[in-house]
Amino acid sequence: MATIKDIAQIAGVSLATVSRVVNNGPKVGDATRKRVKRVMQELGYRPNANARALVTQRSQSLGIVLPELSDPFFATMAHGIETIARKNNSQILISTGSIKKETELKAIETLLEHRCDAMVVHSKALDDETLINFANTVPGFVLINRYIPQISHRCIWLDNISGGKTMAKHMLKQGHTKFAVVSSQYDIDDPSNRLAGIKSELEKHNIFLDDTMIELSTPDQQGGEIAMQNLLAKGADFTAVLAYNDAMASGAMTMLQDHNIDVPNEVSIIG
Amino acid sequence: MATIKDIAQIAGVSLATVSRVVNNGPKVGDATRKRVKRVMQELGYRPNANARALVTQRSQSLGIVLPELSDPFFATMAHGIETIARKNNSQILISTGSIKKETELKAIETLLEHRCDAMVVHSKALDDETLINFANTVPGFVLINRYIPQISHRCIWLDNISGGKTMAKHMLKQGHTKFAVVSSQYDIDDPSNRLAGIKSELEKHNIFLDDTMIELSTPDQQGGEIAMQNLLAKGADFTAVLAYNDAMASGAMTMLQDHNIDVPNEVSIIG
DNA sequence: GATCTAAGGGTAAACGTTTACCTTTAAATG
DNA sequence: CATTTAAAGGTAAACGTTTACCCTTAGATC
Repeated sequence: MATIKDIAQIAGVSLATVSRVVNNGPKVGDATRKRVKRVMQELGYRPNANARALVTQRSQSLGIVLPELSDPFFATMAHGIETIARKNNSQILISTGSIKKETELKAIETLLEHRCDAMVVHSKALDDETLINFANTVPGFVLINRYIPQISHRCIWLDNISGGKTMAKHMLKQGHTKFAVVSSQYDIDDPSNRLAGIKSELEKHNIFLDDTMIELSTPDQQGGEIAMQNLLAKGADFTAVLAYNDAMASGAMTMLQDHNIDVPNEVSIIG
Repeated sequence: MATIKDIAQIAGVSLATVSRVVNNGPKVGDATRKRVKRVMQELGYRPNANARALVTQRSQSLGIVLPELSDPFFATMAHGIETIARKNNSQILISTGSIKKETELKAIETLLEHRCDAMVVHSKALDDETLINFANTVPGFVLINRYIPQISHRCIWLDNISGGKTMAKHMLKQGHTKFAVVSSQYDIDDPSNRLAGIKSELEKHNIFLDDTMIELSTPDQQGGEIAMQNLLAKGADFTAVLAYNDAMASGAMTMLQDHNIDVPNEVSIIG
């Protein structure tokens, strides 16, 4: 691949001049600029981003750590970030961490090696201390979907407790009194906070959620099916199902229909 | 951020030795190796991927060009690629091209600047010539979901014609005789090839698809709804709907249900 | 005791840019 | 005509690595 040196030689100018043309810099005459551009065109010159990053100390890239790309929620998130990044003509590097301590750490470290200008991290498995440490040493480190008080200025998160309350409130308003919950089995804050929100709202109305009315499984379609099957198997009595996410809601719905239970006439579901 | 130089100085060895430790190379004694590693640990050293890429001429990264990250189909594709890339400890750089000639080109060029070791490109808007040119000059250039004869060894694609035939065959086997098609409005090969496959299969059974039975719209949920609404509005008579993808099928289904048409008893849908 | 060998480690060039600083040229000013 | 100034362009150091090649030391071999 052609380098700035080749261009300079062919166009009969110095490296500096070519560099200035590449970056639309000043201090180069119209005729020269045109000539250099023509040579670049002819040789199909493309500046080497690595070399550039090395000397400028800016990589024009943004790192993203996500649990999974195949989950629509995260894919949408990545898409949103990419759109913004493109506007600031930055590239995005994506690493997936799959909610495992080790891989999440590896993902962050790889991104670190690439010297991304900033980093958006979605970590559920890593402990607070590690993340606080990163936030304090890596400029542009942002933690998404998680809240750690010590680095609150670097966090963007969902209020899961309020979310749980809102779900419960909605169903209460519809007149339901018998609730079941289909949630994620993962031992992270989100499910437990949402559950806490749900419980606290129900208790305001003197409804106490028994543990038998809560089924945990993987937070996907299949998990929703399994959880609902378990609820039905133990003969749980409910008219409203609060699901961890839309995928679980959809799975639960399918299972209910398979048992000839009419949704939403007999049972209502919210995701 | 600490460099190899800092490590060398503190550990009292040369740059070469540190580099050898970093890369688990030979020619360094056990004691020295341990000492250097300890210093690296203490300073939180991370090798600079840009510098490394510059000198080794390998970036350990894989570029991906996709139309959209938010579309589950592409997200899944990206996820699959990332999984493989990780096994070869490569990073992935993602650029979205949004099916526009200009942005797709820009996406490829940006990735080119990063000197990715390989590149997986999903392009619908760029013309054959441009892509052939890239395939011939960029090592590791792979075209996905598109077939160009001149560079067939670089292409991975779906056989849309067979796909269309398979859909039609399936519905014929179910005994259907009155068909409607809900397809994508984009002027790319996929929709027209699938349609050709469908038509050819139907014609084998002496069924001729009238243009009024074909509705084009955007290839998403909403597009499916609109297309179905148009079909219903003009009173089209059918018992089977062949949809371009699952999203359109889902939209069509919703619209049918809104008109109190029973799926799948009155009308069958395939995506 | 002279020579060879292997292990451990150092030196410096190279990768492709950017940019601070210097030089040349020619027109503008007094 | 001498001096200033601005424009156009060149020189070379720096960024952080890797690696081919060289050097030293000490034990093994004759």
